[in-house]
Amino acid sequence: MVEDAFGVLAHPVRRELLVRLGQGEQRASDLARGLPISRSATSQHLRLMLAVGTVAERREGRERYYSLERDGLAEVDAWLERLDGFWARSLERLGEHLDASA
Amino acid sequence: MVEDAFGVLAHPVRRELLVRLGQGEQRASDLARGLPISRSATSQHLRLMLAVGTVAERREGRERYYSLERDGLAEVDAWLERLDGFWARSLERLGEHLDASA
DNA sequence: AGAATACGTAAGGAATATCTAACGCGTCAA
DNA sequence: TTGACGCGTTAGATATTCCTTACGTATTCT
Repeated sequence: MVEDAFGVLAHPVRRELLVRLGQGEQRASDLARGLPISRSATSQHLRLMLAVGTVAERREGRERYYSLERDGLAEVDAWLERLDGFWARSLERLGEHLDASA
Repeated sequence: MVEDAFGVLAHPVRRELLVRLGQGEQRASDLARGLPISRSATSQHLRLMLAVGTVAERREGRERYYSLERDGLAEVDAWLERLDGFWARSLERLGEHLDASA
């Protein structure tokens, strides 16, 4: 079971959905249009994304509007920054090493 | 088949491996130590990461040293930035809209 | 009311991913 | 050269993911 933001990003269709939502709120059926999978499959992806918290849902009559959930990818951002930090520090150590041997 | 950096990040063991490598080059067996899976499984993760390009390998005798591949996660960084851009722009439009209706 | 619309959900199957156990192959040390 | 070490690969089992088809449930529209 995909249970975090990393898992959400692992599927190309889900990334495409996020990109489309980056342009603003969209209806479920509009989101499904043009994708290489059925409307049902799209719905399942959206359900997953909702559970993980990368999108939000708003119901209006028989329609459902989806939008990006702010901070939905915070987990990913934070992780990448942490890795960058580690790496930057290791490059720094490398630099000191080179300086020392110069 | 996991074939891109997003897929690499989708597995907690692979993220752990990247974090450890953030502290510098490591031998295969050192990387495997402490993980909840066998050495064999770790080796398979490393092979995958090597194929995708998130880690690099250096052989020395019977040992293999792994390290982070610079730009290995560039694909992910770029994608996140693009999404941020879209989102920033949509917030901007929202701001204009609010201004207009004020 | 009856039909059409907008969606979600369930069931079932095919494709992937992931793990362990067993084995192979160099390399190093005695 | 014999054996231990470091590590990858294969085979095969199990788990997970992802998709489609069929169906259910509210809403609108006529």
